[in-house]
Amino acid sequence: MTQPSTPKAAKPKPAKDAPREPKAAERILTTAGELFYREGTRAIGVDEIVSRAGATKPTLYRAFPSKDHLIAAYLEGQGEGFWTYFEAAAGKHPGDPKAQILAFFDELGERATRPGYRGCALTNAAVEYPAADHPGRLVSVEHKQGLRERLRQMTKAMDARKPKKLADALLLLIEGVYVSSQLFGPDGPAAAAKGAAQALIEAHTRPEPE
Amino acid sequence: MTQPSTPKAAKPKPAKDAPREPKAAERILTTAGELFYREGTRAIGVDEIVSRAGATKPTLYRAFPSKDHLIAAYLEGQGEGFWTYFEAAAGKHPGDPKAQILAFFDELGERATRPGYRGCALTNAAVEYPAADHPGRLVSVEHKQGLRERLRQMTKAMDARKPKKLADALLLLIEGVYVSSQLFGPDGPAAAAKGAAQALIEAHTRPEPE
DNA sequence: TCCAATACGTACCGGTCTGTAACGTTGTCA
DNA sequence: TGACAACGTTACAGACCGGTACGTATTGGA
Repeated sequence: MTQPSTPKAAKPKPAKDAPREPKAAERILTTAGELFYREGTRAIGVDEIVSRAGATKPTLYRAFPSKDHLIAAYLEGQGEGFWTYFEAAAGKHPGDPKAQILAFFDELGERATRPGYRGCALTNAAVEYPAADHPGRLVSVEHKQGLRERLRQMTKAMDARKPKKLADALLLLIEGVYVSSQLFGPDGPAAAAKGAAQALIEAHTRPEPE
Repeated sequence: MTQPSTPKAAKPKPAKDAPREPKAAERILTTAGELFYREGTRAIGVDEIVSRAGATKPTLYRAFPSKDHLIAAYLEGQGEGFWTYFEAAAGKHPGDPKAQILAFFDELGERATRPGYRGCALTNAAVEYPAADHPGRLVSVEHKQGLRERLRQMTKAMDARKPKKLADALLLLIEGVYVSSQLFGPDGPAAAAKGAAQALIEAHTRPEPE
C-alpha cells in the first residue's frame, strides 16, 4: 500500500536542499521584527508577537531570556542589514570614497521615500530606551559608533581637511534623514541630504584658496 | 477674639501679589513634563506622575481628558519653549538671517552638551508614536512644519540660490543634532553642526562662478 | 446661615503587561 | 525501544496600566 510516490506526503520530507521551513524561534524573531519596526518596541507585547508568529510564549522565552533580549536580537539583525546595504553602495565605487558616500546617500534617499519607512530601527530604539544599560540601547550605541568610525575612515581616505568634522557632519545628515522622514513623510527634507553631503564634501576637499 | 493679626493664619490668604502656589493640575503638568522628557512618555505611567506631583488620578483626569492629551499638552509647552529660544537667538542679529541661524546653532550646540539632554521632545514623541492620529504626534508634526517654514523664510531672506533646499539641509542638521546627542552623549557629532551649517549657507550664497 | 460651586482625595474597576510552571505531544536518531 | 530535542497547551502569578464612581473639605456669595 505504501507506494513509492504517495499522492499526499505523509512526512514533510526535509529534502536536504529544499528550503527548510523556519523554526518557531526564527518565526518569532522575524515577526517581532516587523511589528517592532512598524509600531515601536514598547507598543508591541509578547502576546501579539507569538500569536502572529504561530507560536507560544514558552517558546519565545526558551529562545530569548527576556523581551529586552528579543529586542536586542532584532536590532542586531537590523544593524547587519544596514552594513549589507552600506557596503553594497560602497562596492559600486571601489577606491573612490567620495562616490561611495554619495552612492550611500542615493540609496538612503530612495529608501526614505518608500511606504512604511520609519527611519533607522537602532536610532528609534535609542530614543525609546534612554536607560544606558538597556540591551537594545547597547546594540544601538555600538552600531552608531561603528558607523561614525567607518565614515571617518572614508573621509580620511578622501583627504578631507578635517576628516572627523566632515564625518560627523555627514552623520548628522544621515540621522536627520532617519527622523525627519518619520516627521514629514515622503516629501520631507530627506531629499536635500545628498546635495548637502556633496556640498560639504566639496567644501572639505576643495583646494584651499591661497 | 478675631484680632487683625492672628499668630497662626487660619486662611492661606492669597495675598494678591504673592506668588500663588501652583494648583494640582499645574503641578501634574510640570511633573509629567520632567518625567516624560527624561524617560519617555511610554515609560511613565499616570500613577507615577500623580504620586510625584502630590496629586491623584482623578485630578489629572479632570484637567486632561486622557494621558495622550496630557502628553499633547506637554509637547505644546515644549514647542513654545523652542520658539522662545529660537527667536531669542534670532533677535541677537536683526535683519541678518545668516547670523540668526548661526546663533541658533550656537545655542543648540550648547544645549546639546548639557547633562540630561535628550534631544527634542517633539521629535522623540514622533518616534514613540508612529500612529498618525495620536494627539502628541499631531503636535509634533505641526511644530516641525512650522520650523521648516520658518527656516525657509530665513533662507529666502538671505537670498540663497535654492532656499528650500538649504532650509531642508539645515533642518536635517538640526534633527541630526537632536538624535545623535542621545546616541553619543556630549562628545557626539553635534559639535560639527554649526560648521556644517556655515559651509552650507556659504555654498548657497557664494557668488556663482561665471 | 445656608447653598452651590470648586477642588480634591479614597477606593476601586477591568484589562494588559512580562514572565513562569507543569505537562503533553511529536519527530528524530541511535 | 528509548532517549532527547523541540514545541504546544493550559493556567497562572504579580505587577502595572489607563480610567472612574463616589465621597469630602473648603470657599464665596445670597
